[in-house]
Amino acid sequence: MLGYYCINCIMAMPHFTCYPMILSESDVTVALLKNMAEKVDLQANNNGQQQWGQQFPPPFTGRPPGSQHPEPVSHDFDNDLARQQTTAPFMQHFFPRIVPSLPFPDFTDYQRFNGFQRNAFFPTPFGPQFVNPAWNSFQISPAMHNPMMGMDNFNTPQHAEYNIKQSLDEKFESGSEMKAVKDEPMENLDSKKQNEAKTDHQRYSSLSTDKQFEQSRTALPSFTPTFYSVPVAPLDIATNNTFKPELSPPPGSLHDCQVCLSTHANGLHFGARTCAACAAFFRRTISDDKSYVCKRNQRCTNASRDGTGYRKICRACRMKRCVDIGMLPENVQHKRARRESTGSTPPPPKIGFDNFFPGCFYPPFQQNSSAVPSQPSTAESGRPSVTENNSST
DNA sequence: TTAGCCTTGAGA
DNA sequence: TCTCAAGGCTAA
Repeated sequence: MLGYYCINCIMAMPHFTCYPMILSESDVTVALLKNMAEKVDLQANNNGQQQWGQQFPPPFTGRPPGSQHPEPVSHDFDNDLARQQTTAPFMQHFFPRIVPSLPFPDFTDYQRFNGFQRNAFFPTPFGPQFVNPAWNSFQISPAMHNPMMGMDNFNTPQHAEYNIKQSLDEKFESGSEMKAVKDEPMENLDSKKQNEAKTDHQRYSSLSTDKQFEQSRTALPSFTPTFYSVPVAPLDIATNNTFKPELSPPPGSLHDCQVCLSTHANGLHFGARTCAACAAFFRRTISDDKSYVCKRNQRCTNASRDGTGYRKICRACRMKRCVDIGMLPENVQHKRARRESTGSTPPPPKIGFDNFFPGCFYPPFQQNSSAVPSQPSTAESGRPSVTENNSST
């Protein structure tokens, strides 16, 4: 099994996008990943042969040292630092779960070492979302990277062209990251452009499957890529926040809750525009002094990416997102007396955020002594001055 | 046990 | 009256 290595990328395993996945059972996949991780770990511990960087070993490419990748270098990644910075977390999304102690390398070095520029990971319409870290809007040609295309109509793309640049409205109102956007109709193009616009399937469907595969391997540079939208991980490297304001849904959209992105916000809650459910979640988390641990290393990116649950945000990341978008723990009030009671029970002290996540990804409160009432005044009024304390809203 | 919805209550 | 926060309730 491990004799299969992708000829187009570094994957030391067969996978959907570049090679047919021969065995698709999840345990087999896990075993492959573990095997790959062991090899990477082995090289990480072999300092004498570490060939680049101090942080990460050379990836296990499956090719002998010094061998050239069959594909020529065709893209200059060196001038696209910003793109690397915005996309590198994708790899962290995947790798830390395998080699948690190793940060992912600079992708330029990564590619330079390997001497190739092709994608490393691709998303598939049906598999794990492996993403090329170097491309914001990566390209994939099904015929190129999925030789199963054309076989028994398996994965034959009926949706030929995807438009990467979905607007936020489309993204958040479609509810699907893979929503297809039709390109200009073919009949509106001249013959040359028509040919260029042909999908891989249209070009090679008349060939035998072997020919298709061979063609797809040898004619890579001239392919018109098929675009898939990137499930962009909203992660800000500088702050390690998993939320970017520009990725929040526009106000008034159907899914403008800035936390879950899947529900209509019904107002400002604790300083941010959220739905009632997320507000209740935030309030319960603070008031009950709960803490959560993300099993994905705080890389849950979105609450409603797909229907598989893979990207469904966990409680830890949901809470982190609440804080990231500006929900204020200090706006969570003390527990009130139960409605049946007379209210004679004095309220417990207000819970501060430092008790919740001490020192974690949240700056110390800029408490305005004149705006934040002391506990006696809070107890007196039964409710602290939220509006004063939250002057930005 | 938790999430989400509903009701209640306080303040502007 | 409106907004927003807390508590109650209930289905999952």
